[in-house]
Amino acid sequence: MIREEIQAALTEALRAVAAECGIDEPSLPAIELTDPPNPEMGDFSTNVAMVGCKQVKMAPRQLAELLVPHLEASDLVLERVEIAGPGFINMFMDRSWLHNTVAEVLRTRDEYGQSTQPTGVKMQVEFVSANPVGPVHIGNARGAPFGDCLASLLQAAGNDVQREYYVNDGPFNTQALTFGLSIQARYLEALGKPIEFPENGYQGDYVVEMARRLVDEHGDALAERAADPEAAHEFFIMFEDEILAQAREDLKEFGVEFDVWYHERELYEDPEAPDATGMRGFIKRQLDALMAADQAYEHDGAIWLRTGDFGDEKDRVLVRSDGRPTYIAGDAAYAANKFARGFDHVIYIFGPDHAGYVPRLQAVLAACGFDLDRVEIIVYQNVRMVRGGETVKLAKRKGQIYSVRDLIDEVGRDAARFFFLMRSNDSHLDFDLDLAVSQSEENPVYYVQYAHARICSIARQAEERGFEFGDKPDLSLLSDASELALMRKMADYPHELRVAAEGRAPHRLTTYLRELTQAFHQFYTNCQVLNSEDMALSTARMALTEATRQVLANCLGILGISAPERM
RNA sequence: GCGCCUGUAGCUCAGUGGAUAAGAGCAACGGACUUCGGAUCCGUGGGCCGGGGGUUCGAAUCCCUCCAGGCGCACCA
Repeated sequence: MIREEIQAALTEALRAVAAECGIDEPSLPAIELTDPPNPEMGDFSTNVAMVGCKQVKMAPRQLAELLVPHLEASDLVLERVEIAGPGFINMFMDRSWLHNTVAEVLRTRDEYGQSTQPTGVKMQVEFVSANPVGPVHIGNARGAPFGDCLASLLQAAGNDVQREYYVNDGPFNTQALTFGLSIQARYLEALGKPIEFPENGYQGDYVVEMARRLVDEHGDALAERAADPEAAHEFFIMFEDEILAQAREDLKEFGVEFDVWYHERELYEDPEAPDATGMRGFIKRQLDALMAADQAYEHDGAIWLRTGDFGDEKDRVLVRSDGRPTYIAGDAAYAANKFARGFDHVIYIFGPDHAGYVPRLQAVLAACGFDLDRVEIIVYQNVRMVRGGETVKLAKRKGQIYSVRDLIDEVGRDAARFFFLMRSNDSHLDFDLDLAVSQSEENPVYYVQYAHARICSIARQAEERGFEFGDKPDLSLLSDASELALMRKMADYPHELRVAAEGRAPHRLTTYLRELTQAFHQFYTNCQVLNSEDMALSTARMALTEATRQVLANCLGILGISAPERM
């Protein structure tokens, strides 16, 4: 990659100058390569002379003067080097580097942009993890494409990445129990018995419908169990598989597939020695370990974790005074489980409702003795669905559900993903449903897809008209300003991918895609691809066009958005 | 009250240490094709980058402070 080559050459140049001046190598500044604000200022630029000038006690421009000859002597395909402004070193590359990029895209195809060297790092991205008590709700929807796309980015960067969904179905999980109680109440209600619907119960119609099915299948045989609050978890379990199956299907349609659905329940189970107390498995092991290490202690009949020693505002309860573990115990055990499975790095993706839980989770993990450098928690901010200029109000408990399924039905998967991924995760997002639905020029996702379809159309056209392109396009014929700009954008792709991965910033890719697309449309307007009068040029332009299609498809692929051949 | 996030063009947002031009999309206005898809392209107007102070050769970007909005602060998850 060109950037690596330039950085290597700069490092070499700095080293040489340092040697001339008798400066220690370790104190050399990091090389930063930037894009000049204007193509007239060159292809690449660096500020090393300004950053490094203090150490050599020179003026920035003076240091730059010393560096330039070394650069010129390097293997880089430089046309010329200039020193500009306060001390920038601007490099003008020979055009061949752009032509080489086109050839590289056509050689590496699907692989173009991805890291060629595996890092060997085993990573896990855990996301969505919505409570399995109903359809996947829009509140969790932003995390789905974000986590999925981030995972793809990390894979492209050479990591071994696993996507995981944590199913909160533990026997003491409040949401699951509340859902069970809701089913119980609706079941009794369907039997014509007087009921008191649980406070905070799930009021959705689907709960009523599920309870009705219980009546169809079992009549009143479950009435006794349904009247027993202790049996709430049983009633939850009856529908868990069904709910998860639907979640799996909806998310799949949203382009998100998980490698592992990890059940909280499993933390409480031990296949070797099932235990009625429900305290075996990782939960028990983790609690025992914490007590043994004196990180947990008993107080007021409960067991507390010393999170206060690790930056939390107070210690937190692990096991309630009635013996039921809290979710914190589950999270501690789950983390232990993750590391036991051999991940080097685990990433949690949280919705805005869990933002306040971040310091606490960090304290829990620290108290458990886990290395926080191996844990990353990313929070995404709220989404506001807007329709007709009005905020769409949603309340899951009240049954006003706007699910991922509804969203896909309304705006389609591609638009939905693009809109969610368009904004930085820590920016609040206004999702304009009207705009997402509109199949017009206003909709950014079509702008990009249109370019892809257009390219496919050119290829079809070429075939119909019987164009026969040579095997070896003479790419040096590509010299129009719009061609150069387009090639430059393609050349940036690997770097964009890397920056997006490192910054955990999938949204950068949507910006990049628009720029690449714009460069293509400009080229298309300025340059005719198919011209039977000039086959050599047509061949070169067809290669450029195909390379563009490839990069568009690769980038759309990372975003999980389709690249249509026709629209 | 405490914590997290945000404040950039009329609207929605990029840019998070660099260049005496702060960008995009949409909206507004004006243009472009007898040729490969007009879901396209070109142009114009529009900004004390929330206010103030500081660090730096250099700040929308880092620090402090104030203001405004969103979200969170359980022996719930």
